[in-house]
Amino acid sequence: MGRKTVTIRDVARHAGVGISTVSYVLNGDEQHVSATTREQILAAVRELKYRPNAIARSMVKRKTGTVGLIISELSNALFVPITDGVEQVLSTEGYHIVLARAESAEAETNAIELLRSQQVDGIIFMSLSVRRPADPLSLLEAEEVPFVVINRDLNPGQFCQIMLDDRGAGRQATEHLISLGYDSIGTITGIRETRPGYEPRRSAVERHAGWEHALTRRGLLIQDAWIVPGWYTYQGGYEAIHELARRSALPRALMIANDMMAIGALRALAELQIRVPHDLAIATIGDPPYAAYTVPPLTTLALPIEEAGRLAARILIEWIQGKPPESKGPIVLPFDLKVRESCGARKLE
Amino acid sequence: MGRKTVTIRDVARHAGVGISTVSYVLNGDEQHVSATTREQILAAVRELKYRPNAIARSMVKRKTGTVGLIISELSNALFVPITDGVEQVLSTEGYHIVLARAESAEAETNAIELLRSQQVDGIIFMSLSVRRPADPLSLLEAEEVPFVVINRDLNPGQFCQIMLDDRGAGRQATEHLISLGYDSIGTITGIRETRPGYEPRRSAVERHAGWEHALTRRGLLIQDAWIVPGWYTYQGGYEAIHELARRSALPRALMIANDMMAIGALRALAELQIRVPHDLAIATIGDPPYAAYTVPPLTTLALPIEEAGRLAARILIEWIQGKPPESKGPIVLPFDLKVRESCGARKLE
DNA sequence: GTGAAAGCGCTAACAC
DNA sequence: GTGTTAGCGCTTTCAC
Repeated sequence: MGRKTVTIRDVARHAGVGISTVSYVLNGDEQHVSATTREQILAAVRELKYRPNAIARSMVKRKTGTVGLIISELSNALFVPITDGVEQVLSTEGYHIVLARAESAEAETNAIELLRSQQVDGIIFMSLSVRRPADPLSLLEAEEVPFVVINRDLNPGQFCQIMLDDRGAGRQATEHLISLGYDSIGTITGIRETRPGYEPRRSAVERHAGWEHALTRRGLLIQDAWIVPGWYTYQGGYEAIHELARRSALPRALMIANDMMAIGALRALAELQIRVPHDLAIATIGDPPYAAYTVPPLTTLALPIEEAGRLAARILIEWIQGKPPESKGPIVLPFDLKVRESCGARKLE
Repeated sequence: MGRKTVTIRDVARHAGVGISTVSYVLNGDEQHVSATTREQILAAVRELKYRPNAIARSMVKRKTGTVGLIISELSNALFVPITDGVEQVLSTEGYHIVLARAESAEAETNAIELLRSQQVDGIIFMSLSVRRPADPLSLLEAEEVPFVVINRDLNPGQFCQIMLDDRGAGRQATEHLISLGYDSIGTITGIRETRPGYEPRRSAVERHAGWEHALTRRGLLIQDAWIVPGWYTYQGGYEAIHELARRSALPRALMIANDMMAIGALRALAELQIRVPHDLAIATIGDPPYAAYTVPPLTTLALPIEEAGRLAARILIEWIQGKPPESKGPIVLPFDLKVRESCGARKLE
């Protein structure tokens, strides 16, 4: 890049000093160099428009100042906030993100190889909450590569991982509905089972378990007819409502396992002239920016996903700089309840 | 990374050959090496789990195989599709993306410096359509760094840039409404003027001009009371509707300059019991995945933004590999009309 | 066909 | 304080 690269050598010559002196100045070695020499060198740097070659530096320091970010799919709603969070702390610490997408397990192994040959200092895995072979991660661990995993279906404690409290979210959403006085609460579930094109998600299973748990704890009925799969998609949520309406009398409220399905559901409900929250109250999980602008606005549990990104980045940097995380217990982040209108306000008391 | 790195040297020793022979094999130099030697080397590679050091290679080849992607803000809706498109072609060509966020002009200059010192082979700029000083870009050009700019307010023909046909989009959206028989058409505009926290956007100005153009061409009235700013935000769209309702009799249709404002507008309209499209038809610009699931689903012009990303990446790679773009005329990408329900179907004929 | 050697631009001992 | 030098891991002439 650029016609003829100016090197540290040129600077040294131009300033009439040795090459290492320039290096000292460039690396901010305060005590080593006299003020006058430093000035001369800085002047030469400016004059020649010298730009240090980070690659050459990496070569000798055996650190690149880059971190790989492996993402299962860019179009996932979690991608932006995660990346945002990661970028926030990484950039302030002077690290760069090298992006890699890995939609399948093989692609992931591949991505890891590629990033490692790029000599990244560490890796952050941001997954959908699907299960994938742990072997590539074990390998990384064996070779002492710093890495942290966000939101993957793994054995707890196995690696340094950050989890979201999906079960708690399902429970909280449901309990919020219960606390408002609803006593018949159905659910639209995410991808809990295999189906062509869909890998089951830990989050879906967990959120569902949370729903179940909340109901049993309060002694409320768990009615099979009120459990409808929505496959975590807009269309799935839309169809789930129609299916539900076909099946039986509607419950009074619905815990919908993610926001996309909730959006789809809202449209179906409008078509069926079922009023929300009057006829059917809704609570969901996931808080995209537009959740406050649906009709009606969605009561939901916001995922602490940006925070997860920041946390992952912080842990990773410390690790890279020599402080591996002490405990491997998974860090579980709580969700945050946003009460809006879709749940209704009809408190019992 | 990894305890003791195995180098090409180790492989050579292990295979009992010279270091350069290994290099040949690794770089797929077919004719240079005999089949038997090749096999020996490959065996050694496998046995030692050798992983080439891309950094060292970059050092001598003076190419890193990385491309910088400078983004003004991650939370912008364009970020995901752009990055997706860019990543698609870059990864198949063996390039890596180094991500950089640059919210301000200074941050951008800074990001450029950082990426260059990381020796990226080229840079893609993905901006909101704001105006920013062109100096840093001129500098890049002067130093013959390959780069392409997507969606920025720049002089056409100045750099290699990909533009979206925002004026055409505004016009098309409006014309579609006209073709359906609506003869009074208002608009909610984006950020056309400076306001604390908002930089004016070329896209907003252009889309508005498109609206105006469509109306004048058909001899329809341009009524000031029907022009309301919505600042490109959900809340802005929401407030714009309330403002509009306050001002005067409503127009029969509305061209809303982006999808976020349309979502906000939809909610305000629901509150005011104004039925869409029956009382007020809506067409907008921007087609997020949920646009088909609002109530009613939005008629909109989809931005060809993923394609823009792909295109940018393709052009950049060619440039990096020695073929700079011949014409600097900006490449203007057309939008794609998606007819859904918010515009109504009341054709005149 | 294959190997030896000269760097790519930089840092970090180690001399002076 | 400052300069000399030996690599970091690799590619690439250029001999053999």
